[in-house]
Amino acid sequence: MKLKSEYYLNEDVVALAKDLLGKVLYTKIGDEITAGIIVETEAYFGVKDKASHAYGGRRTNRTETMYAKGGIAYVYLCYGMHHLFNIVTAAENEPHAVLIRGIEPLVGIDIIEARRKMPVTKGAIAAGPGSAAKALGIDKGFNAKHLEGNEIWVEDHKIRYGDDEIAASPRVGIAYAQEHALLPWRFFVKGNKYVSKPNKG
DNA sequence: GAGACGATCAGCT
DNA sequence: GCTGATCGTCTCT
Repeated sequence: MKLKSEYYLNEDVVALAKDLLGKVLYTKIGDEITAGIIVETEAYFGVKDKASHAYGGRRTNRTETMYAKGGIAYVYLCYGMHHLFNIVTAAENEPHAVLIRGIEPLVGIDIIEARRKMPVTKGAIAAGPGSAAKALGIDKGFNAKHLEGNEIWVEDHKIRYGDDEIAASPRVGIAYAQEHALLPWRFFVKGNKYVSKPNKG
């Protein structure tokens, strides 16, 4: 059920980003357990990806988390108010990561609604990376936490989407990455309410 | 020590 | 469609 650590060591971060669709992301904060089905992701291809914080081998205090062995969380604050959650993948010193951009609420709906102050019937409750992280209560405190622990983990519920149910498109919000901005490394479930706005399928 | 800006969101028009 | 909110991180001095 819970994904094993080897799962995250896959060197093909683009394939992994697609494979993570349908997996279930859990968090446990105090006694509150919440979870959602991953319905939108983006791949960040380590040192060769201009959109990645680790492009060109940049190592800073912040990006150090991405250089660790796959299977931990990379969380950082964006625009001063949104926590973005990534899954670090591949071997140590290969700073690949998958950004979780949308989840479909599955467990602890009432808790999620309270955190987001809106009903689960609104897709915006967990569409987009900032919203998805907040729905699950993820903040900077989750940075570098192992995904095999008891605070945050991913399960395989045998949910499978066919290729005709999955769409690939360019990633969002990375125009500065020049030619890499057009790579189709964003994956999402077509027509799902909890997928963020741009190019909705 | 200061300045610029970002893997965004929600609310209003 | 437009725009304000809001602060950690990085770069340069």
